[in-house]
Amino acid sequence: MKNRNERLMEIRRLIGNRNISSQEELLKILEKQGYEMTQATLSRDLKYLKVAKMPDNQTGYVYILPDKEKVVEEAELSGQGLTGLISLDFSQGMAILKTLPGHASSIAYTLDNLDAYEIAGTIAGDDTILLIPRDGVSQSDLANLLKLRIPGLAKNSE
Amino acid sequence: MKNRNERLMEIRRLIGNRNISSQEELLKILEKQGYEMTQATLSRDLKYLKVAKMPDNQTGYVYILPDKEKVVEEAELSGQGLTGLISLDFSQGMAILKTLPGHASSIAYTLDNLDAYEIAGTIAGDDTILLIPRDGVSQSDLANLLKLRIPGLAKNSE
DNA sequence: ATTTAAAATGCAAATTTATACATTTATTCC
DNA sequence: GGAATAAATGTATAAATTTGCATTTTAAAT
Repeated sequence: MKNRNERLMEIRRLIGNRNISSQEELLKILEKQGYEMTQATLSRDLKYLKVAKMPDNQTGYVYILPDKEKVVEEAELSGQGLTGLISLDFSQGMAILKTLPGHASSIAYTLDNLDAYEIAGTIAGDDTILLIPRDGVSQSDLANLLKLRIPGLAKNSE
Repeated sequence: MKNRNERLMEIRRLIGNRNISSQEELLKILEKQGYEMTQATLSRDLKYLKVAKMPDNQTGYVYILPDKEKVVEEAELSGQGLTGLISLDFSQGMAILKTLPGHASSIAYTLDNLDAYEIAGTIAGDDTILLIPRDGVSQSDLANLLKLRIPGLAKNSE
């Protein structure tokens, strides 16, 4: 099923970015985006993604991603940790990030600590970072993730 | 009604110490301990405590406390020069190994010296190793090799 | 102590989520 | 390719969880 991975990524993205409090609610959003599926499949998807349902003061309940809290991540990012990042390129299914000399490893460290599903791993030299995406993650998935997290980044090719 | 707080604390303790996968299950434990209550009250207690229900490989689902931190699992690999190895992932036909900070190059050195046919080469950053297999070596070949040499290693992708 | 308001609980019903089973779709192996 | 195998999905239903409402208990105030 070639759509499944894309769907899983989209579910992850949605849960990461908005407050969703039931499977029906999420299902409606997905249907508006053109995904055709039933609640049963969504239940299995959420299980596969290890998405938890947690009580929430505003909405009663929210779905949350298994990794660290996004609030913390974003706070870390907007503050610092990405200074020196210059550009982003894609090649061979991977992302190549250019930085100021000496900045690669600290930025790679920050990227690792996003704990983003999309990122399988990174390796940093002095001014270059090789970012290896997880299998099934498309170039645009990765681009979206990075653009979301790194506003203002110059993108060289797409 | 005599001691709601005590009950709430006991619920927290139970969820923190054992794997509980449904309210009915938890209710039975509580009843055995002398608490008299219905599942509806338990549902409200869990909501009050912000206990989340998360998919789990063993039991299907587990309840988790809101502040429970993910413990980085330390593999006991000291006998093999592989201390600090955390996880193994596959992507783009290569293996990505995560290590504790600063441990990548020493582990990569150990891997090189396995002199395994399957391994064409390795590149180590600070806490990540990229392992490039020889042409014709499949992902499962590599997984078998590594599992053989590195018992107890957590595998992320599956 | 009596009244009054707030909090906690049970019951039953509604809602939400998970799953057994059958079927379709993809993958693997000759 | 085509058979065999595995994976993904839908349907229908079961299981689990939440909640509205009525009632009881606790706490607060006088």
